[in-house]
Amino acid sequence: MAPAHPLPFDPVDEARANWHRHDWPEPEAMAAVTSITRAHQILLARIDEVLRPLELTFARYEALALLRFSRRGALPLGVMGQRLQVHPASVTNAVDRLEAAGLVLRRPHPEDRRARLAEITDEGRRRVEKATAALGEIRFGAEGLTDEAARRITEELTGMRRAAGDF
Amino acid sequence: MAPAHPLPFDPVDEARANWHRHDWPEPEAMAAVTSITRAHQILLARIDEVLRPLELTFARYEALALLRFSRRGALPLGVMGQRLQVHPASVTNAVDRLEAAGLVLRRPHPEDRRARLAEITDEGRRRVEKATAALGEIRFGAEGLTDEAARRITEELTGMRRAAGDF
DNA sequence: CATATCTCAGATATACTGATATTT
DNA sequence: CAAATATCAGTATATCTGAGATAT
Repeated sequence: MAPAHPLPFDPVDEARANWHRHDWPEPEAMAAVTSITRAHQILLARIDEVLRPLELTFARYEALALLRFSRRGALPLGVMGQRLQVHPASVTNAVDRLEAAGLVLRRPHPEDRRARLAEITDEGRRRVEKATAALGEIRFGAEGLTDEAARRITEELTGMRRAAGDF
Repeated sequence: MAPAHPLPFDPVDEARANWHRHDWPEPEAMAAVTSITRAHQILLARIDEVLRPLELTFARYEALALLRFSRRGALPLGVMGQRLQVHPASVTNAVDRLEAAGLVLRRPHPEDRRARLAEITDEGRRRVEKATAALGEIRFGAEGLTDEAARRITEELTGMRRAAGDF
């Protein structure tokens, strides 16, 4: 995306001021949601830029990292969906693409023949390590956050996610 | 999306623990980015659910609210893209749909004949007020956040966005 | 028979690239 | 002629819905 000229003011703060002026409801929640939306957009753009040469998206990187950390290097697709909080059809799609790239394999589940396992390959392990190193160099896109600020954000959002039934 | 069963643990915290165990880089930044990603997903799902009966998405709601607050109820499309931080082609698309729904009109720019204005209609004003009331009732999806927590998050993310050149 | 797991087809939303017409 | 503005076609990604196949 063309960065264009940066604005001479913060659009989130501008929106919050407008919200107050018109007595619209919940200005703090609105500002937080808008901030999260924009931050997410910025982070994802930077992350995807780093991952593109590795032929990964953030969603696929997350899936690969999840498998990398699993005890057997393999998980049923349904479990992956739970952990990554994505729709079953999205898991199928992500695993399709990872499989096409040779980074995972589909295998039958040893106990439940309804289920299938996605298993990370050696190439998948190499790729996820490479991607992790690259993402570490840009602090996952959050170069403007200190560790302390990052921890505060994680804590607050963890409370929100818990209240939302995320876990 | 089928909510499935919530996990008995926090997947973000689990990921951070794995990160530490394997000495992977930037665990705090990683956890913050993952938290933001999941929070964004949760918020957007709730917001879109409320907006769906009004035939709006969050992106179009933001565009409509922006026009609603502008002095003349009209802005050049390029300015909208700057404020909303979206691609020019996305602005064209959003305005196309808002126009088809009768919520905005395209008008020639009085001074610059290259540009076009998007102007909010009376129906657009009614719709955005209705949507704002509905979103206020769910605190923009952030029912798990206090105003104080929301303000902290906004502040931290504002710092991040400033460092990223968002404004 | 009801439920669980995965897959697939079809639809939608968003975004980016690259090209084009018009105007400045 | 270069830059800015908006549009359009084509492509990609991710998502969801609804249906179906297979197995528990």
